[in-house]
Amino acid sequence: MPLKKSNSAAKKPSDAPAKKAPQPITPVRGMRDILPADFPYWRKMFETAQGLCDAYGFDRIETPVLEDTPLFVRGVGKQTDVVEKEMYSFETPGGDKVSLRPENTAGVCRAYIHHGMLNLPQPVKLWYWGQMFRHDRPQSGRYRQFWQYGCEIIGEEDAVVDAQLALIAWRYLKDLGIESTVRINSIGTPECRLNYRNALVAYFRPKRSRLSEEDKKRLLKNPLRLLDSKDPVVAEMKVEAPQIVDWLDESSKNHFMRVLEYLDEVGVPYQLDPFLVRGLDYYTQTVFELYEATEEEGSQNALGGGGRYDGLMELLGGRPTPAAGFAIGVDRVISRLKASSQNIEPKKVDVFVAQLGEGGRKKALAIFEELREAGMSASENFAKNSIKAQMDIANRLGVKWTLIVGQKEVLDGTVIVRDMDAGTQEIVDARKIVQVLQKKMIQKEQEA
RNA sequence: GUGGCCAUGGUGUAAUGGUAACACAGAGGAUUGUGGUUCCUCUGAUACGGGUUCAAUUCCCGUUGGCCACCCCA
Repeated sequence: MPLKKSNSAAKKPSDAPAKKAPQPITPVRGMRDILPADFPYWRKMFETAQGLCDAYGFDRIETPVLEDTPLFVRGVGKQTDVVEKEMYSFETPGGDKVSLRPENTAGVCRAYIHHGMLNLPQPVKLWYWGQMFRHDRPQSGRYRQFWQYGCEIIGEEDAVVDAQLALIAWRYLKDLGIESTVRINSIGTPECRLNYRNALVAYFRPKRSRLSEEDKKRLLKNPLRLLDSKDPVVAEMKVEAPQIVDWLDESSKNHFMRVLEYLDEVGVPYQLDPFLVRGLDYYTQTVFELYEATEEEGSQNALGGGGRYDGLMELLGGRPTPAAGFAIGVDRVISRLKASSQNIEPKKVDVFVAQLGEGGRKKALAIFEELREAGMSASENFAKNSIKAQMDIANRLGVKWTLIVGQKEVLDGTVIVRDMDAGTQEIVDARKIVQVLQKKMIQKEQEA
């Protein structure tokens, strides 16, 4: 709060030395406040996630925001952009190297190993909701602190799990009113990928003179990423480029086919994307991303993504355990929700308790408690003295009834109940106020 | 990390090399017990630092932050 300068003096002391205002503190880059006006959206997002996860049999897990840096270096991959240049890493005063989590899958797997969840009936189905941190340049739909909702199924290798996860992610968006398409691909086993990588390099190398500097670097470091390039030259080359599907071994191919069959069965719209490769190293076999269905080609903002990560547990020092999962970008979905025409209204309160005079204030305080205990939510502004100001607030809140308790009512043991729409009011026995209001609410509901 | 655009009360806008304006929001009020209209009063701003100048909110540089795109991802 800024310091208020004193208003007591009517005349301004013009000779007072002009004080320099201290530099205002701004949020750290890429961080933002989530304000009350946004919370109806957040609430809906969370409650929908919770309902869905309950229905599909997932249990909630929450892992620390801060983890040992090697967890991500080993899990997500040393040479990924996320780890290489986007992590908030630092050394604690105690000398530990830690990082703010850039994603949650590695943390969940760490917890699975640490708590011996392999002793539980498999698969273990977990869901999470929390902040992630990436030191990326902020942009539309991108923050350095952002929220992800995600589900993981650990300890099952069957393709049905992959399909079900894509289904849940798609279902989630649908329940929120967003039609989406699943872009899906398979990157097979690490061996398939290595072979494919070689084939890709062999294909692009003769053409490398036509590539941009950026893409030349990719060819050397991470050839699969070339497929993401938006350079029209590359787009043209891509048409003839080898596709990973052709390099999958029999069992990977079979796995992928089954995933697609299951998706067909439940009617999830998907699009095969032979060039979809995801930026986190732990993925194997199925990978997918979700995009709004209306979005044109080339849209960068995936609303969510996921896939299978059969090798991750082992990388983190656990027993080899197949697993798959997805994450939804909560901030992005909310921004789509806001951009769409659907309005999510904040929950409204039906009753305002207005008071007048010290006696009225005390009684109003008591009545408010009575309403609350009866499970009715009410608003008030007990600190205000003028009834006019309180009516004004009641009006703006859009309440249906205002209770008025003044000196006279205290003496009579009554309360005025004012119907704000009709502008009528009646005097009610203060002891029956809860019943009267409940009755009125039922009436109002039946009318509507 | 790279590039483009930008920065005026809480919000949205205006203006000017020489006193920063308006609307909304906020506080108070219009014969001290009643809202949605009206009217009055008040609060409150040139992001920060430096430079040019008699004079900078205005021009220049830097910092910080924002928006957008690239990279990458959710």
